[in-house]
Amino acid sequence: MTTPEDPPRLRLAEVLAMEQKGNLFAEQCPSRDVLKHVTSRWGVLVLVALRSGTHRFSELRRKVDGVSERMLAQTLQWLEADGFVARKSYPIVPPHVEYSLTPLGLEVSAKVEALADWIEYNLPQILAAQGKIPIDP
Amino acid sequence: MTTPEDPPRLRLAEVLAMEQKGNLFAEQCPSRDVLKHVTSRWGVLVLVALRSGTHRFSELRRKVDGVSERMLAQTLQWLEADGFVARKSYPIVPPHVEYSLTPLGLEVSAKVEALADWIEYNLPQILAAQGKIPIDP
DNA sequence: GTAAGTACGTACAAAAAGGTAAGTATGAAA
DNA sequence: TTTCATACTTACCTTTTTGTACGTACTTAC
Repeated sequence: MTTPEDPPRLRLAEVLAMEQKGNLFAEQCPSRDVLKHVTSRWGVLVLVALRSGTHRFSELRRKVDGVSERMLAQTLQWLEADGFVARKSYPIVPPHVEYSLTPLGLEVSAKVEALADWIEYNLPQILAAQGKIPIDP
Repeated sequence: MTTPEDPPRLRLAEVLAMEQKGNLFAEQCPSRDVLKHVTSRWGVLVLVALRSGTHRFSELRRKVDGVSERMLAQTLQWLEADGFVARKSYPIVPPHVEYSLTPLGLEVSAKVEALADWIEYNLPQILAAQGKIPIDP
């Protein structure tokens, strides 16, 4: 008689296919990469900025105070690859490229904006909790 | 006659005091730091993990697959300093420390969890958009 | 007797992220 | 004619983040 077999090991892709969702608590899950892009230093700001409509590269650069061109380009490429941002370029000189949110991007950015807004509106309380600002004397 | 004076420059703290909220698009705004902590690689996961209740250090470490002790400690300290996490330690040996969400932390973590959940549930679509997984044959 | 568990702090090293500056093609404005 | 603007890319360097490994003080399990 044979020794009892271990149940066959599932590969990540198979598990995902079964449960049809990611698991951020698992180190190998690809959702971690998506999260990284979306919550990256500039990812958050770009997503929120694009909620107010299509923007050109330089418009974004001016709106998101402090991004370098290098990082803005990088961030936009991540978000495009994840299917959150659509890029449309017109083959003219000087170059003209427009960025906008895809339907998927519209959804994530809503979540991201909710978080961003919460932080902005609760900053006073947070600073108070940090003991950095004595609230309203 | 004197030259016309520029309006007096406002410092950040003064602006904040007036509008009573942060502005993430401004490079100097302290809200950027809070965002950094909350959306940091492990910050997101710790906040979500704590939503299911009080956890000990080692419980969190096991739950959040892949964190090193160093980073978990660091992350918890950030979140504690921002007023999102409460730390309670019992002076016994071996050490026993419990972490939980403050009321403020309960609020941010809700936003963070909404984002995390969205990503988990939409992973299949995202991977499909990335062209990495051919959805349902 | 020895190993393991607990909640970190710390020093050192590797990896990742980010910034800076320069280059590109071309047309238009000064 | 020099400069500016556009949307990037690339090379190089600095800063930040993250990981690794070890130490601690004491108890419990083996």
